[in-house]
Amino acid sequence: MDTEIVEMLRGKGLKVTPQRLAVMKLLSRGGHFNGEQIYEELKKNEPSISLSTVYNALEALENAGIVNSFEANGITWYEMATKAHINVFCLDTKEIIDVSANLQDIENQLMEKGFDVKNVSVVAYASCNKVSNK
Amino acid sequence: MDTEIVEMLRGKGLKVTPQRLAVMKLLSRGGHFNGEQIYEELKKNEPSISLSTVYNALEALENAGIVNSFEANGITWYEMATKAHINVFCLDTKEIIDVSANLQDIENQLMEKGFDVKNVSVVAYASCNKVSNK
DNA sequence: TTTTATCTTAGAGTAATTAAAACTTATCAT
DNA sequence: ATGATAAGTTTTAATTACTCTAAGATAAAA
Repeated sequence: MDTEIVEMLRGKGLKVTPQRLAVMKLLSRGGHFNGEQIYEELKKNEPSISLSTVYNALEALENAGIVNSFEANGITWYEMATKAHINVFCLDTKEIIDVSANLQDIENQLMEKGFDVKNVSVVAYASCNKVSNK
Repeated sequence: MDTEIVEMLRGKGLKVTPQRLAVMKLLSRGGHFNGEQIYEELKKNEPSISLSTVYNALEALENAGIVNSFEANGITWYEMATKAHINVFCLDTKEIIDVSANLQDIENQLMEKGFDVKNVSVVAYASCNKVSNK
């Protein structure tokens, strides 16, 4: 239901717009999307949406702590802000795979050093070894 | 002395060019540089160098495992490939600060899952709390 | 010292993102 | 419900950070 998302946005003091709802619904499906992918996907239902709006919405959602972003392969990727994990960029398939890991020590170490940590991004570049590379 | 660098490049099967030497000497000073910064710095001594050459040299050096790169704040940063560490992007000063940390578990976990890991990038976005933000 | 594969250069080209300006809308207080 | 207003959206243009190409130059092997 949309109600949850609506309340989530309201709770963070964000205006609830159809565009933001659509971004949230897409990201809620799970996985990783870049700006262009989100734009292309949302255009299917709402052809008038613009790429700027997508980026604006993502920025607002990220600032509110609902969405998380990281950079890999020269692109910014967005995902729902859930539990911290490793994002593995597969050099064979160019897919991003979530790998769970305990990253709490990292954040703790930084806090101990006096940093006020907003986001920790762990990106690994690797071959998944499941593809035949001739 | 340049001899060390020359031998390092030769050992990796790379041609030794004045441009690559210059990139290596700059990165050897320590710290993090982006393509434009390296270009601007090298131009001081060799005005004919081009930005493409900088990126080409960095790519060759990275492929050889001599140089490491990571992305932060929409920019690719280059550093000498030394011990794995956390790169903290300070949201106040926009500087990148190295923070040592044990990242071996991360790489091990990925290896156990069958990944052939080429590079692990840990980037934290944080305030250093040493700057007065009015 | 000639050969040749590789590198460098200059400049054009591209992809991803950001900015500006004008218009539209979600929310709140009537 | 209504109207004000702050915030969000759209379109278009601009910017940033690379990336590519083609032609000339050069490091290193023979």
